[in-house]
Amino acid sequence: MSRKTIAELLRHNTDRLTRSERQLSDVILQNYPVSALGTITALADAAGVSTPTVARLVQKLGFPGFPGFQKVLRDELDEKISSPLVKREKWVDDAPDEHILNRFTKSVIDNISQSLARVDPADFDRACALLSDRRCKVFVVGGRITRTLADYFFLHLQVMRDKVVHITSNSNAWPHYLLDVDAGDVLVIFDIRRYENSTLRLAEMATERKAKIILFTDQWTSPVGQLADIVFKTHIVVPSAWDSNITGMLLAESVIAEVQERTWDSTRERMEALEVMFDRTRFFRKF
Amino acid sequence: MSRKTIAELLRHNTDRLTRSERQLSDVILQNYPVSALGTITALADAAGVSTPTVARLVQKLGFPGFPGFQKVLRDELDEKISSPLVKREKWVDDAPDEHILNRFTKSVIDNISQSLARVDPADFDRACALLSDRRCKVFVVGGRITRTLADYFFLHLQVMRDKVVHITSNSNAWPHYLLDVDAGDVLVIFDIRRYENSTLRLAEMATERKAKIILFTDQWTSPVGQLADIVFKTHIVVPSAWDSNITGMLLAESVIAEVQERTWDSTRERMEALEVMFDRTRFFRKF
DNA sequence: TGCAATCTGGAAAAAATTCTTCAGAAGCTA
DNA sequence: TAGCTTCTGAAGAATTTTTTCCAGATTGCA
Repeated sequence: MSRKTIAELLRHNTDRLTRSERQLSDVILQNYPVSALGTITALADAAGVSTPTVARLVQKLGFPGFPGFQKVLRDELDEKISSPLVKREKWVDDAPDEHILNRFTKSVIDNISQSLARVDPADFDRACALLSDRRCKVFVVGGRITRTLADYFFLHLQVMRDKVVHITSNSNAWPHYLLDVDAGDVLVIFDIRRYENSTLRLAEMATERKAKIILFTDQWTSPVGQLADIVFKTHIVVPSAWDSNITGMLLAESVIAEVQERTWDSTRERMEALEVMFDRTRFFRKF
Repeated sequence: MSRKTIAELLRHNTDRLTRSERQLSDVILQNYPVSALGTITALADAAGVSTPTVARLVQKLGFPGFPGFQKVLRDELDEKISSPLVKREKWVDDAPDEHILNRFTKSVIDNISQSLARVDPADFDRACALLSDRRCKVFVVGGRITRTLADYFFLHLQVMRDKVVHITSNSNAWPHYLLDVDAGDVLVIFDIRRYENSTLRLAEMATERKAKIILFTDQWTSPVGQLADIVFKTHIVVPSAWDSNITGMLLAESVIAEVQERTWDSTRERMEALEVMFDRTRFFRKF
């Protein structure tokens, strides 16, 4: 039955409509569908007709009432407005829907889409600007699991600029690193639940030394969030006993891409120098 | 005054919101703005909160009431979709399409979609079965960058089972690890371009010792692929000078989830024991 | 552990929206 | 122009939605 949009429905039934109904229909189509999403009164006024006219038109189109009509309109809008990629049901074709690969990927895409909706582009740009500023030092640190993300982030940043330090996981050694933290330096922290006490202490001490903190955390926000200048919150829930770090990695990679963009001149030089050294050590295969 | 969109308003005031208000805010942002265009009751239900909570949030944001809030939302929508309905490919609403976050995310989703389409579920299941078999030892190894993925994979696998070894990056030490490799053991290799010579050597020697190899590589396939029993190929191209490891991580996390499923009884015991130990050391915050 | 402050949702009151009725207006035909 | 049919909107009834109030639950702190 009604695979038709309401706009189509209106256009196809023009001849069945009375004069004032047509007038109304025109107004609806004019800036479709927003004008029909308010109250029936507002729509009637906008079209210069009475509310019963609106009610009658809606019934003529086959809807039980104005609210029902609006519901369909909203669903239509939802369909149109959301990215088709997210709506995709199956990822691995040969496997059933319930296969872990499909279920897992679905949650991950969901996490990505939810997390990205909550990133403030201004924050993102600010973070990238901080990390591109070669006058300040950058320290990177993670927790028990997130240290791998910190490591990943560090490895890339290290290619792009100098004065990058990866604070290794052994928290006994942290005070030594802190000695080098000056005002204006940047501390990048990855802290996803279970939040670690030592990470919080480190953040506190860094704050006292007037360092800026960029935090990658989960949607429930690590206590470090209180101290951080920029906070990226990611959704991490997947069908597993563990949390997913994929969205965190996505944000980290995006930051890396943008920092690279901003510092391209010097980054290119450094990458070329690196290539030469790799060539000499025959570390990689020529492929 | 309010030149800000409601989405921005919600994001910027996250810290001023209570738990259930935040939950509500998430739902609104999730498929913004459609979910908030219905009745206050429908929105409250969708978010799993009460209608007073919705009313309070709306007031907190500075609107006189829910209808007023919706009016602004509709105006915003109107602004955005003037005349020909534009398709939203945007992830971060307030940023232009060309913002790196949107471009990057688009490629990543693309990579995921392409890679997953090429995964054979049978291979996946076979890999998980191998890793769940507690009779054989598991060795995990990565390259210069992919060592972080290897580390991530190892950290999780280590919780689930014994006899898991992370072969650290220093390839001088690899022969020592190889001594322990017996026939039927499993070697998990992460090798993404630039493929490393030493990794290939390691794979060769492991093959000679009749170990099985599970390889995570990119779409162009590491030379290790020749020797591997199971190969996962991932797409890795993003708008950046570097490759993306996100799809690799997605596959790794999926494997972890499935292995956990298969070994749940023993995994649970190990996790509980781990909890007790963490409690004793007060490593984590009680939250 | 107990106290104070804050948060939350049920329920009812208040406000609004939607729907129905019906009388009058408009159009059409002979 | 008369008579018929169809259309339209004012007004009020019915319903739904929004808001307010309050008591219990939760949280944070000393």
